[in-house]
Formats: sequence, C-alpha cells, structure tokens
Amino acid sequence: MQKGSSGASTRDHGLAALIRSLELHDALGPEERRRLEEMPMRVVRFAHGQDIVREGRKTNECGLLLEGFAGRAHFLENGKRQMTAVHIPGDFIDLHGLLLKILDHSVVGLGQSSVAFVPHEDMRRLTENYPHLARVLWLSTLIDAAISRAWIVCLGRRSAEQHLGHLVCELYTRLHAVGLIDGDSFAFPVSQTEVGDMLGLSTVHVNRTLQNLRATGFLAWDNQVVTVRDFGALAKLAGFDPIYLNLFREPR
Amino acid sequence: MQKGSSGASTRDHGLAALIRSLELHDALGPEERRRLEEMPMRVVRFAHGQDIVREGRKTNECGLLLEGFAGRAHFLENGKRQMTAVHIPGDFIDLHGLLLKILDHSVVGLGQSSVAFVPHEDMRRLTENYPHLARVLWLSTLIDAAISRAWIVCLGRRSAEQHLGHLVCELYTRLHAVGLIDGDSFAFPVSQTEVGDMLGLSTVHVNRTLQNLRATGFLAWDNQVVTVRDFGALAKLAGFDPIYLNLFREPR
DNA sequence: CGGCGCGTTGATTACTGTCAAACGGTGTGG
DNA sequence: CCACACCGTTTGACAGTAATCAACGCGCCG
Repeated sequence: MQKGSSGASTRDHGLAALIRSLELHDALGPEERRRLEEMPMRVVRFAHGQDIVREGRKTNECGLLLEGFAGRAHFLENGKRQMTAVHIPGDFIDLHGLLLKILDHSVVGLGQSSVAFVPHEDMRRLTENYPHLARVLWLSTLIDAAISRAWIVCLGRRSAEQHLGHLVCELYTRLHAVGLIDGDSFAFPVSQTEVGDMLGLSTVHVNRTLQNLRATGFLAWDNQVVTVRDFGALAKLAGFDPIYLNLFREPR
Repeated sequence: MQKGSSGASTRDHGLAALIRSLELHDALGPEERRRLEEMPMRVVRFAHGQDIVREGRKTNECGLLLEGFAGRAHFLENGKRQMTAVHIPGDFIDLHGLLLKILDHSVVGLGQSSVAFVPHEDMRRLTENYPHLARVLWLSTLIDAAISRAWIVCLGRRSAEQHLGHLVCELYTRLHAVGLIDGDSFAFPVSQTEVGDMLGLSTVHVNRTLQNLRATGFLAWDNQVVTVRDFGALAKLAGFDPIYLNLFREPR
C-alpha cells in the first residue's frame, strides 16, 4: 500500500465520480453535495491484487473507489476464492462496514486503483444530519444487493456463456452510466483466473466459454480490453435486463 | 390472498417478532419501540406458493413477515426459477422496495404465511425522525446482502452437499436467534423442487444430495421437518461460519 | 538465456441435468 | 369403500457440462 502522493486532483476527480454515481438515482441538493465535497479523506493507491480491506478486521473508515476496479473476495477453507461483486469508480467498496462492524470478506484491487478512505464518524454524522443523503447512500447498498441477487440467478440457473455475457453487460452498463466507456470498449485488467473467481468457474472453462462468446461476434476481449460489438444481442443471449440497476432518477 | 381475519394477537405477535429481530443487532430505545408498535398495518394471510409481492410492480407498502416463510423468486426467460433468499418471521420481505421503487423479483409464500403491510410513507417518516432506527433498518438490509453473498459463495465454490448443509445451518441459526427452533428441529414447508430453486439444482439432484447428507447422520429431514442432530459437524462440513449474520448486539 | 505468468489446448474424470418410470400418500367422485 | 388422479419422493439410465491434470506457446523481464 502506498500513500497517495496524488494531490487534490485525484480527490476532486473521485468526488465527482461519487456524486455523479449517487445522482444516477436521485438528484442531490447543493447542501448535500457541499457536505460530500467537504468530507475528509485519505487517498491511497493500490497495485493489482493488493488487499484494500481485509476480512475480519474492524474498520473505522469507508473506502470510496476513485480509480480502477475492486472485487469483494471470499476465501474458503480449501483455499478456493469466490468474488461476490466488482466495484467501479464512484462506488463505496465497504459502506456496509459502517454498520456491519466486522466484514466477512476482503476487498482486493483489480488493476491499479486508488481509494479514498473516509472516517466512519464523518459518514455517520452525514447520515444523521441529512436523512435524504442517508437514503441515497442506503439505496446504493440496496443496488449492490440487487446486483448480488442477479449474480445468484446467473450462478444458479444460467449457462456459463450467459453468465459471462451477463457480467460484461453489467459492467458495460454500469461503466456507461458514469461515462467510463470509451467508444464501445473498456479496460478490464483481470486475468481469466480472476474472472473464474467471479463466475465460480475454473480458469480452463472461462477460457473455453470466452472463446464461444467471441465466436458469436457480439464481443471481443483481448489484452484485458473488452469491446461490446452488439450490446442488444449480447444482452438477449445473457438474459440481461438493466432494470435491477435502478439507473433512473427518482425522488428517494 | 385472503384478508386477515386474524385479530390483534397476530399483529402483536408479529410486531414482537420484528422488534426481537431488530434487537438481535442493537438495542432499541423505548421511544423507537413505541413508534414501531404504533405503525399502521394491514395483515394478510397467504397460502403456499402465492405471490406476496409481484415482480415489476410499483409498491407503496413494505411487507413484514409475521408467520411462516417466504422466498424471493426470480423467473427466467426459459421458465426456470431461482430463489435468492428465504425470509423468516420478523423479517421485512421487501424493505428494499422503500427505495428501489421497482422490484426485479417476486416474493412467494412458503407454507402458510401471514404478512403485515406497512405504508411506505409511515416507514419513511419513521426513518426521517429516528436516525438510529433508520440505521437499524438499513442494517437489516445489509445483513440480507451478506446472506446473498454467502449464497454466491456456496453456488460458486461449494459442493451440492456443502451448499444444502449451509442452507440448513443458516436457517437453523437464524431461527434459533429468534426463538423459533423447537428442540433441535424446525418445520420447513417446502418441496425438494423448491429447495432446488434455492440451491440452483435440479429436483433429482436435491434428492440425491439430501440422501448423502442424511447418511452422515448430522441431520434428518422428513415430512418437511428438519432436525439438526450435530450442528457442529454439519457446520464444519458446510463451511458455515455465522459471523456474517451479525448476531451480536452492538451500537450501530 | 531462463523463469514466470497468462492464455490455450487435449485428455480424462467427476458432477449435475434430463428423461422416464415407479411408489406412496391424499383427496375426490362414483 | 374403492378407483383414480395428483403431488412429491425416489430410483435408474443416459447425456451434457465443468473440473482436473498435464502440457505447450508466447511475451516479458531479470
């Protein structure tokens, strides 16, 4: 873990990502926005694979992902690993730690990432004084939960091809919503082994499944860059319906 | 759906279940408890398999499960079904609907159940005026999310035997925490097909997996009654660690 | 040059789904 | 009271999916 030499620009950039991310679901008032901007935060950069938050630890800060990706990783007795979520810039990676106290999983960096840590007491004060902001933050954890349910459905009842396609659709849609899609592609700095940990598949099978998907022509995935050639067709193949991401503004 | 002829006793009983359930994680103040008890609610009974909340519907009430079980059910294009959670008495079954507005899944009754519906505006007022109570309610949705993550881990990386064992451990632990375990067993009024929809398995495979588990002697499961003969051994087999259920009181 | 991580391929094994059928209990109609 | 249909459980045979084991190629870096 390296202390962030990154100055105010990373901070401002990340804050903008958070606010944009929250405002996907409901507009914030100027006062709410100002309070968020005033939050004290400590920016830290992480290399690929580093633990951002470690399982079982009592935390006293919330991590806000500024750049890069992060995954929630659960480790089993037998050494296997299962990821349960992927976070993108603007996401709180452990907002649930604010109330859960002890986390049952780690959060690891995917690619180079930077995270702003905000003390729990500041978050707490914010939620106590600004009930609407508290609801929007609550909502963001509810959407995380909705994404978890979608993962359960994919794991339980979809084919490997559908599941991998669904993951791409999910990431594409979420990244697109916060303006992080470049043309029709995005960098996704993870190995096929790590994709396997997201989908609950072996590395070998991820490789073969990916080949099948590439053969459809709906997407390309090379050198850790994913290109969605035909989103509609991919979404149909994967049974992806973005409704669960709640990407519409509405008073909450 | 039948209107509840059930009088005040069902209501009081269910309210007690809610408060006991919330107080598993943090004590409530007398004022908070009183406010909860004053909530207007409409009690409705459901038969097995009935929809309690229907997918895609805009709701204006939250359902609080008073008696019986309920499952969150997602339906796929091909007619398959995957359940993503099981609720027990004292749980809000769609508290997330308060902020999500549109639900991406249905909630179906498992066994005969009764549900108290509370208008969103009352819930909203409660959370605005009582920030601590809001946090405890938020926490309850975070624990639901933690349970979802555990399901993902089971689906992705555990054997069918472990997964089924984990489900039994989860239910046993949660029911025990609210005093709903009778001796060392509990009624679980679902068919093996429905268990399959929880575990992402076919009915036939549920049957065979269950036989394997019965053969260990750690549990019995007959006539929809589950008996846990050796919880420690079952938990070890299933890799079950109750930490994620947050069953300890702490200021939140 | 040699080691290493990652992607890829082939062969084999294990797990799980599907199809089909039988069994037992329950409720209904004759 | 019995015949029958229905539902859930159970069993067997078979097919399909995914894990495992092993090996190879390629690019990168010391």
